[in-house]
Amino acid sequence: MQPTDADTGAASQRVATHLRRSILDGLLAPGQRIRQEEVAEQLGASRLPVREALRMLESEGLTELEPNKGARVIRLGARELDIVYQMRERLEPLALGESMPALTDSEITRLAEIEQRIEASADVEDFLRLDREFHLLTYTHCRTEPLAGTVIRLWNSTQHYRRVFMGVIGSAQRWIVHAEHNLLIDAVQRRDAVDAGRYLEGHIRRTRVELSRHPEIFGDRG
Amino acid sequence: MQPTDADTGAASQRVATHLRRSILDGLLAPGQRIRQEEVAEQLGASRLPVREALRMLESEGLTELEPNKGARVIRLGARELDIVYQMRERLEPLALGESMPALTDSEITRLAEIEQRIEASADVEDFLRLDREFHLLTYTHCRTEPLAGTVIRLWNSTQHYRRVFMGVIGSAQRWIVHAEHNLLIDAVQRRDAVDAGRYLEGHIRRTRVELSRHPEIFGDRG
DNA sequence: CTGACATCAAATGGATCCAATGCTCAAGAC
DNA sequence: GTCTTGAGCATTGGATCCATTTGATGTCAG
Repeated sequence: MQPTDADTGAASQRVATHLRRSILDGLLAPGQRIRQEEVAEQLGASRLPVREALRMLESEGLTELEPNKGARVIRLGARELDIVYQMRERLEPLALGESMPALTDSEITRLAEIEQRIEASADVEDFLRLDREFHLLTYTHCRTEPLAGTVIRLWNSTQHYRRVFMGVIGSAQRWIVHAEHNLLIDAVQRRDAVDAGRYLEGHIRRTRVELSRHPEIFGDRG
Repeated sequence: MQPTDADTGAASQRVATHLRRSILDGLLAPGQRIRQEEVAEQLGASRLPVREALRMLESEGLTELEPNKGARVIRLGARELDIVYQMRERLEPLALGESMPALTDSEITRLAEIEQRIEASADVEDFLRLDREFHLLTYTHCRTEPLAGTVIRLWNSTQHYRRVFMGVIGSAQRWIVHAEHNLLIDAVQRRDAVDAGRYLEGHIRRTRVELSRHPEIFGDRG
């Protein structure tokens, strides 16, 4: 129909893409209700593809649906956020180990490029986008869907809290992230899965501990 | 409408429940196509709730949907199955640690009862049902959805391969499972999270290694 | 006899209309 | 004055009908 942004041409895909962007970009806050009719009208589609899109996003860890009560943007409590990070500590080294042997030299070069850009920018949105790109690139060749899909879900559901967190701490201890990233890149270059996994786990764990020191990122409800 | 088996009364829930049972009970083989119209007619519903149900089951790791190509029962390759078990090794001790402090004495008693029944039966279907009940009971009080949901997904997507595997090995080394379960129960009774986690991880890991020795469980396609 | 293209059937995706459920607000009783 | 109850409305869930896409079969050319 509108070949303006042809995902697959499917309406439900278009709607899903739009909502996904809106949530990840922070335009929709956690817990915010998503009315089917509203979205449908806004995107010039029927309510049906919106319903399907909301289910897709639920699979991706971006929304939560309650029967007869509608959809909301995923919202995590402090305990849940902590657990999600513990899950990441245990799963992402596994994903990295799966992906690393297949990483090409050009991909590793790109990894270093992304890190350069992370260090060059002080903007929160830049950091969020580039940091996500950085880590997901290292998992690119992890082709086992259950693992890759779970990692994506964990990133998706915590995106908002990373944004708030980065805004809170500012660029104070940003150098730690850079150091961790560079150590990770080095280990990847050396194809040392053990080292890389350890740095990655430490990177996630340190972030988790920092997060736990900032309960204010949950706004009103702890 | 039909209050015969009122899940929530919602048609999509009814369809989802039916398909879930069919898949977990092994009536539908992995990779088998699920035609919307067929299921709709069979359950006396429209195709729409079937579509929604298929999406729900996708969230639960039971089906896979490809746009314009329909739905299939989830199918894992040998590599994927191995990875799923590695994920379980890392996540289930975490879930157990979350749940264990809240486990009541009566629940632990029930745990021992289930193990008794596992040891008393030689039937594969009994084992599958009871073993699932056993482990999921230990995770009952893990209320953080991302973790609990992921664990369920991992169990769901591997159910079929556990069935085939149990059929293949027979009751030869069944005593190992019993020993592991009893050690786990003991650790839980002592509220020793470290011990319990270690036994659990070992239990899953040993199963994974055994599985890797039986590539024939994948039937035609490795 | 083989391969490629066209046509047709079947299954999925989408839109509109209708039903049922949940929420809100106001009115009445204790 | 506050709690409860009922009616009205907003929103989600479901059914039927139509469009689009895919896969297969058959035919024609080489």
